[in-house]
Amino acid sequence: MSKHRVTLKDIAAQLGVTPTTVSKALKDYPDIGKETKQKVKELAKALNYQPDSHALALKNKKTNTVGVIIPEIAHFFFAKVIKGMMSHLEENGYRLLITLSGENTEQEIKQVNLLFNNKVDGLLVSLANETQNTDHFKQFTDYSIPLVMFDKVDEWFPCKKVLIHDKKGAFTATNHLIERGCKRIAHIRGPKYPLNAIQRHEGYMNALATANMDYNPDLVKQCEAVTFEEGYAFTKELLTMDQPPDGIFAVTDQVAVGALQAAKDLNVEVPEALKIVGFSDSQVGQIVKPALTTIHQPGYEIGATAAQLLIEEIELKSKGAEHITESTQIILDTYLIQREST
Amino acid sequence: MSKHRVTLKDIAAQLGVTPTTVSKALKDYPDIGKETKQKVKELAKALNYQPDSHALALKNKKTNTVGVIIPEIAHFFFAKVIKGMMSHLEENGYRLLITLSGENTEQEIKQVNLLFNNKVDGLLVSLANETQNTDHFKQFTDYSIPLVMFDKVDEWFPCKKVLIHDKKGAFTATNHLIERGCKRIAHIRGPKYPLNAIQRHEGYMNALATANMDYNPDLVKQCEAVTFEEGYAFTKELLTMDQPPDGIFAVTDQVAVGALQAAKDLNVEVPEALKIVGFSDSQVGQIVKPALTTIHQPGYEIGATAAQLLIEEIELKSKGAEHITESTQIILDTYLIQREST
DNA sequence: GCAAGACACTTAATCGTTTTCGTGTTGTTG
DNA sequence: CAACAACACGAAAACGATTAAGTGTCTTGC
Repeated sequence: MSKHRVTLKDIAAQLGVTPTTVSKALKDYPDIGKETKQKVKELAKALNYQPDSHALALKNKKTNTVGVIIPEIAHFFFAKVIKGMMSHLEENGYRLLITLSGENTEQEIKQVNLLFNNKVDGLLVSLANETQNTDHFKQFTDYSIPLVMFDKVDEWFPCKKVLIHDKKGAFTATNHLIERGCKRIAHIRGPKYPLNAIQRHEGYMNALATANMDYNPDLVKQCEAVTFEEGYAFTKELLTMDQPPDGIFAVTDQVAVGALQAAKDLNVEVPEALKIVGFSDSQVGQIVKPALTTIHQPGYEIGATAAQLLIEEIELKSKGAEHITESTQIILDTYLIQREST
Repeated sequence: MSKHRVTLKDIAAQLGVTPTTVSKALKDYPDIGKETKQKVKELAKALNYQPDSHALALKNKKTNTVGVIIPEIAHFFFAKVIKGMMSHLEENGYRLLITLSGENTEQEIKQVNLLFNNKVDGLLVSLANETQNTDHFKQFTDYSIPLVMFDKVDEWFPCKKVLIHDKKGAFTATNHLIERGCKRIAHIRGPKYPLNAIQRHEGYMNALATANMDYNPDLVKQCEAVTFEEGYAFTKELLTMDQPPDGIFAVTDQVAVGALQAAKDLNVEVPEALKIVGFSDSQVGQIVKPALTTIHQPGYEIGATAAQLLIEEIELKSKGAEHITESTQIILDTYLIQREST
């Protein structure tokens, strides 16, 4: 019973012309008569004709789809990134195919292949924490399909990148603790490999060094999964040391909120006895009591910028410019949001 | 410089046969010789041949893509739903094209058309709060493309639906407040139209009625945007009434957390002087102090179930079964999670 | 020794669209 | 009135894959 989609053929048949004519009429070719164009356009509108996107993809080798791989979607930050991308892509007539790596390299590889096979016009990626080797992305550069990395990137991969200045943000956060009078500052860091965990750790160290404070490895804890629970557990550990810290810089707000909770449970007053700074400016930080001081990480802008760079590359490439990938890094600003936890 | 994708033609040329033979060999047609099959398969593997998904879509009228429209992605609940869908879809070889309505009907219409035009094999929808008229989804039933609604559905639309029992959940929540000794229970409800806001309100009323308590319209506030801020503002209003409520059932956790904050700012002790129940079991509820009592809404399962129903319909349809849409409703269970706020 | 089958492949049409290269009809010009 | 534009449209190939319907060649049976 179901109708079938209206094609050029259908319009052509009803008008007694050929599909060629219809196609040309709709695209305002100069060799189609005024009247015919009129009639074709009217009928096309009336039948709500829409060209078949897969036929177009096949013919034009252009899908108007870009893929994105993110580690996780149930994170406020990535949700914001996606929104930023979508708004920018939609404006330019692109669809977004979202896939998840689940912080898992194997899954990441699967998704890269899927998107490659799906002939996306470009790819946006934030690497899984686990990922060390980025060879699976080489197929994109091999086939000169534009690729932009954001947030968690591989420094050495030849493509454009959109980042925040993690080191600087971490420096600001740690320095804020120092300015607020902290003398023993702990850092609950992210996993070993992702660049941003490394750089936040470095920012932490730099701030200490700049203030002539000693770096004490015992005050640095390393998360695996970067969760509330880890923040909670590490903070309990830290606070039951002989000389507990009076400040904690946590790698994310999730972890910081875990720290906050641990402090509460141990009756350590925040911010009096312990000051805590998070990173990311996720929603929880505003809601939690005391409200969390944090570093604002502009998710929406990161997404929008990455999408913009990607589209530029795509359009440049389709204009036939011999595609030379410059490995530009765009670094977006972060800033401190001071709340009650410091 | 960029390579081009390997096609059947390429393989055929290298082996001195026709594309037809290659295609058949790869699909183990009986009329291709054993040796040829061997050679074809080996070369295909070596060249990492992948069939062009758009060519397939064109030929088979099957895209292996399903679309989803959700109001918002930066909500924990919807993020969970998406994850549930993805896991189920991926297992069955489908891709998921995610679009956002932003709780805006106009945008919703745009996305429906986009997905229709993109020839998705099926559609998953949660309606925008604003949406009253669902005619824009008729094109899917007209062309017998499977459609499943979830969470925010149109009762009357002829399709399968995956829901929670909002009325029952709200009843449980309100009843819990009654059992905990509340005598004046307020409700901060959702907007006017979405079914779940209506039903939660009804559940609230039913619980009151069952307990022989009066329904007092002054104790019911209606959100527009369903935000923390609204929860905060309405609760301030409620608590400064001559006879303030001693219990609040909020339509979502976001709103409930706003209520919690308002109570704190007015020095109203929770749960002693005011008990609060939310709805959804979002992350914030666990983190906030006092931790929020709430109704668990199984996002992941909703997504997974909706995806499963959709796939069943798609496969049934492609098996040629004359597609008769039964408007089944699948209702998933909710349950109360009691925490410190009651 | 010759028809009938089995075997192993190829031809051609198809999906919906685009685009190059015709082709037939007008109208203008010398 | 022959020659030639200008005009308005059609035929055909192409994108990559699938599949029904051929087409040769070699066995086999009687």
